[in-house]
Amino acid sequence: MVRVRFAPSPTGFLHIGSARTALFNWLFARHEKGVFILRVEDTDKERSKDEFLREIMSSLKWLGMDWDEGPYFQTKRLDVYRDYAGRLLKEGKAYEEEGKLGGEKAIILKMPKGTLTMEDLIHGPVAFDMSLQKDLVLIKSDGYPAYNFACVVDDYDMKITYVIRGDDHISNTPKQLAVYEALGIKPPKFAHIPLILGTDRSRMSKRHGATSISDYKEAGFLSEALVNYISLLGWAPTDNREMMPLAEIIKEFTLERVGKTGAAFDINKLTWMNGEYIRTKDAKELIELMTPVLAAKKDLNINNKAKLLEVVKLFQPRAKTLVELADSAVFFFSDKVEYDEEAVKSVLEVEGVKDKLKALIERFGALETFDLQNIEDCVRKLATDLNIKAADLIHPIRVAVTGRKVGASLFETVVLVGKEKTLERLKGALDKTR
RNA sequence: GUCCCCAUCGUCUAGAGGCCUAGGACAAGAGCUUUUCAAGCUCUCGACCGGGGUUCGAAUCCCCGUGGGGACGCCA
Repeated sequence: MVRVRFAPSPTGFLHIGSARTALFNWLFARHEKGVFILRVEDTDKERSKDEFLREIMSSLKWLGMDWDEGPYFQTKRLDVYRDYAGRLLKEGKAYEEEGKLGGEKAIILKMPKGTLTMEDLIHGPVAFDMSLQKDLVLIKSDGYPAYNFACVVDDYDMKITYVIRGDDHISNTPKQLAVYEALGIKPPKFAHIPLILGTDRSRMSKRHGATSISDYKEAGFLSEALVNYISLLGWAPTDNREMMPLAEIIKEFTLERVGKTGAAFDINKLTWMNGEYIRTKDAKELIELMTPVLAAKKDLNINNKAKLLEVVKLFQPRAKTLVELADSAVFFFSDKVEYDEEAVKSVLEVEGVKDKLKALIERFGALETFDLQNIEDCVRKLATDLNIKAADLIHPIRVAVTGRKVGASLFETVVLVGKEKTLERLKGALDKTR
């Protein structure tokens, strides 16, 4: 039975790199019909915080990664680590040393000499010269286990069969191998996956911009898009497909197809993929997903759910994030229009626009039914009568009614804004025209 | 500095000795469409780090350089 674990320490928000490590573990577990375990490595007294743990768990859930066991907490297993350490002490494989952190003595492992080898599933055999290793702290003098010790004890106790973790842990492996050897137990299989890099090819960190999963959620990315994109960083299916539903990714995911090279995180491609996912979504679902974004907007009075649905349908094909989609709804539901300066200058403040809008106001006002067909006919007829292109009316109308130069199809937009508001805005825009 | 890992278009990648005049996707550029933007469609630009081997044949195997990254905590 395959058993894997994701073992975050609650000292910060779920980082995109950690999320990718979690994902590969999870995908592997699901592909192999194994067990995915969540373990909380909270042995850093100072930096561990409950709020971080809550954020990490909710981010995992948001991404769709459910765990079969846990969360297990290392701070609740202190006696277990002490037992194992005591054994090594008794056997003369470890020794005690005066504490640096507190009253207690630290327990330290004597490093074996010679060479230890790990058979990495991604990298192949990696040999370590143990004479280069310093003795290893097992139990810190605050009584808590050190990372490399707790990790080994837990992986053994929890019967972990595959340790899938970031490349940066390769250098921890000889230390852990030494612990396995001292304890006389068999290590699991190791798979060290490549790191996610920033655009400058160094390890992705805050200075590269948004790094936590929450950041991306807030920026309006869909979890499906994020998972799909992240899965492709260091892994590709046999046919090199990119847009893949989760079930397909699980089906195709194997460690053999995980690469060795660090992958730079490309927000451009994520954004593109997010747009693709938005296009495949049901409009009603998008509204639900946008609720928090919409709620955060002031001056927005969304009293008409049916109208919101139409608005979403209208902008769904062109939005790349939920935030963008929510933004495009603003001028439908707000009393005031925010005019884009550049748009006003280049489209409204043009000789002759005033007369065009006046004529439009008159003809729109005379329309019995303010529907798509009538509006389009009306605008095109006026263009013919004035001997100008329809575009010369369409663009000023768009800016006058929406405040923006770009947007969805104008006629559909105007229908949704409604006759009353459209006329009001056309009139209101007159003083911006020439 | 020491140890370890890595090396195909700007980016993500396909490629397991001949199918490679190296394929796809994002980005970029051009065009079509047109009511702007987005989408869509068509096209263009664009890479095997260098040098030695091995082989009839190397992006693929080996060695050496070079470049990049990571790790060197009583942090995890």
